[in-house]
Amino acid sequence: MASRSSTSEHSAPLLDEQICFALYNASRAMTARYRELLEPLGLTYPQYLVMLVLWESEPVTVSHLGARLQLDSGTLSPLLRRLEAAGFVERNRSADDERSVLVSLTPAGDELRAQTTRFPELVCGASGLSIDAIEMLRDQVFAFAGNIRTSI
Amino acid sequence: MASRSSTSEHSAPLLDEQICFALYNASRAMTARYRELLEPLGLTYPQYLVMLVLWESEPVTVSHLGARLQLDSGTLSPLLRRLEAAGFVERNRSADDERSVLVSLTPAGDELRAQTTRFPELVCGASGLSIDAIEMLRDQVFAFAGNIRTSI
DNA sequence: GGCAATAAAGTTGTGCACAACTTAAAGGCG
DNA sequence: CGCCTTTAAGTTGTGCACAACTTTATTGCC
Repeated sequence: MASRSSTSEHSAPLLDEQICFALYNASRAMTARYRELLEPLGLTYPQYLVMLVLWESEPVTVSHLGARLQLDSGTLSPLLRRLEAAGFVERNRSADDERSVLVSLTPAGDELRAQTTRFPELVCGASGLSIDAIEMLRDQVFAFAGNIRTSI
Repeated sequence: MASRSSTSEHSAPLLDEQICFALYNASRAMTARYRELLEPLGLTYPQYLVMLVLWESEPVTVSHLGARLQLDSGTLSPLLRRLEAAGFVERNRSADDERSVLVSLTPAGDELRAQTTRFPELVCGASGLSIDAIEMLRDQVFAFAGNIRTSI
């Protein structure tokens, strides 16, 4: 990896110096690995993230999913329609609040859970890093994202 | 951030334990910050990445851009068409090899460079991390991506 | 109750990513 | 030379992300 001294001494930022490019690249590389594992199950990576939330607890509203995954209804509505068409989730208007839609697992959606339990370790195993190193990296990346989200 | 012990003791992986979700989230949070800066210039983040490569040296082929950014022609061809329509780049078939397309900067594209030099420090400044911490994180993320890319 | 303000989800349109495919130009080899 | 393989770029189709907008329901607040 290129490792020059500092961005500020150049007239234009260099690609290899940018943490942002590193994150963009790493995220896509990871997703590509997950795609190999998820495609046989009929899931995309964002769909898998929705399933992870549902496997923790259900039913949940679309806005709860949005808060957990940092996604808006413009992304989630069509994604959930596809998950429903695939038979993995159900959507029902809440009786308490007719504005809300409650997303719940179908039996097929629940059964997918067991097939995915080893996926994180399969992907992380390919990274060549120890569990501890990965956990430290994860916490740093979460912290970075959290700080950067709050404003510029 | 949630920091539980280990993935393997749960029946399903937990969202907050996943480095992959951290990277996915951090990448989108970063892109959102860049969007605020780039939108006034008429650039998207992937278009900005292409410009970064061109500001390092030009002309370059589409495949060279693809190798630097890990993007294929299916992504780059329409992106370059939009950059050309915006007046920032030119595309010309190579005389040496009629299969290749050489992408070069227009004067307008070259002038954008000066307007972007402070962007990385603006975004990184929002992260609350020191330059050294960011550089370490960047190198770890690049290493992670590099390892994960090679196969599962 | 009446009504403005807010909130939840959905729709529309644009621009990536990426798979699968097409077109056309080089290269290699008998 | 003819022909087969490889390579470069482009096209098509699907599924995110996200902005901007719409629709409908709920919540103040008088």
